[in-house]
Amino acid sequence: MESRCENCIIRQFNSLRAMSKEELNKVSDTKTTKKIKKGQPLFQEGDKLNGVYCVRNGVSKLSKLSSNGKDQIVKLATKGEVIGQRSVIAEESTNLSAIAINDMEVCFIPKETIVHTLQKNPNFTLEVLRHMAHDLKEADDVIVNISQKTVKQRIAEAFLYLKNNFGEDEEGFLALTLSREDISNVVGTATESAIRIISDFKKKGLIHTSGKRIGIKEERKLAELVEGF
Amino acid sequence: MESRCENCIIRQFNSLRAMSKEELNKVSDTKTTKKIKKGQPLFQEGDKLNGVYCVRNGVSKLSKLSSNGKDQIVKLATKGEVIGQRSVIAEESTNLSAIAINDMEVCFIPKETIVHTLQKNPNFTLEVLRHMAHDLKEADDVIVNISQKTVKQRIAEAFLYLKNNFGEDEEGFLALTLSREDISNVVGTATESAIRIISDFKKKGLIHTSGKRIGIKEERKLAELVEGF
DNA sequence: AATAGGAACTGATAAATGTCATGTTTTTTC
DNA sequence: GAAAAAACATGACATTTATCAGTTCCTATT
Repeated sequence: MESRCENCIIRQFNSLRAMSKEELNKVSDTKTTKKIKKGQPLFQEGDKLNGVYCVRNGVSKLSKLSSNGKDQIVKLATKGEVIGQRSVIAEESTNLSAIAINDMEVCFIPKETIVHTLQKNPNFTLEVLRHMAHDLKEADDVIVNISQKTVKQRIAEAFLYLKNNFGEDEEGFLALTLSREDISNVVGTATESAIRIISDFKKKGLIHTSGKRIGIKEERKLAELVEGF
Repeated sequence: MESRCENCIIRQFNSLRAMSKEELNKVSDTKTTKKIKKGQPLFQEGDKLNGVYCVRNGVSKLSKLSSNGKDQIVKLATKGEVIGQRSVIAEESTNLSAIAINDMEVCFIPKETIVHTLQKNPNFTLEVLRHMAHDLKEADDVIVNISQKTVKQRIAEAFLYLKNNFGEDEEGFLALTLSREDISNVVGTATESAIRIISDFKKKGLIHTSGKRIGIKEERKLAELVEGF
């Protein structure tokens, strides 16, 4: 059988920790665990979500496709984060697609369980609200960055973000390896532009690469670049 | 004396409608009404907010200053909207400045009143949560727009947005008149670029202008332009 | 180990956008 | 209502970024 939510360490990182024992029990009883292979979608833009996904392992990109065929990645969700809350709460179909960047393990929690708790447990609701407030702030920051920083600055910033949020492996490469295309979709630029700038960073000794993997060599200088030096 | 919240029509448009009679009474007793002159700030980026502002009249721009000295407008808040919720809920200093675009009348509601209700009244919390979910979706859309549409498309879209959200005056001009600089700060471009495109739209008969006022002549064509024709 | 297919990369060029300089209207203020 | 100050407008040019067209390099099969 599946492990029980009560014992799941993941929930310590998300709003589920504000649930009562009984509520958590109900989640446990109604949840299903899924494995998603790299490249597979959890859901697609426009889908009606019947619940939320709690990430146990792996990373998902939340992105939106535009008419010109390019994807904009709006957020990377990792272990401990809950995906799909926004749509479930607003009772709208989702505005984003969620696709696994590497193999994932997620718990699917049906809408009813969440909605019921939202109506009964103000602590839980407040906790979810706090998370959403945080996401909104981050979204505002992304807007300002995209509109006021150059592609070079945004890529430098993305690397620092990846280091701070996902860490490095034993060999000193960023633990989360994104394809060049995904990198360009995070910063909102053409793939070729991203590649050119990555080459440039390498030439200047700011980073080193091995295949698609990227390692940060001069964190200080990258940070200065982001600030506009 | 001031009018009482119970009788305020404005609250029908925002989360305050989910408050109980007693809660609303308390808001009424603790609120203060302020008039803000055009161009004056409600608060500045980095301020610690002691409460939220409920807009009774006028429009405020929520913007963030970047190191290069340019402002990015993230949201326009008008009658019925509550400003500053995010910071109060997350208990952080605000990441945005709020500046009056025209003369405003706002009610200031102290933090304690809001926080207390958030902890006691799940309906209110849920209502606020729904609003925030909506804002988050809009922010995601802005991110995608800014990164994937041309400046021309974004300006066309901004005009349609202004018409849909603020309407037109008797003479057929957009009811909310923004300076060219504010327009450029909404779409995230240089003021000169915005001006050039506005001239271009005028030349093509899509809009007409009188001083800084702008009127939409060919809504259909503007909408097509946004979609990329 | 050969190979097929997708990423990653590079160059040349075009298009979009920003910057600076300067002149012209509006709007505000006295 | 004239003077001063903003805001608006336009030209010339620089810079950034996108696009297209290839080539090379990985990497995952068989």
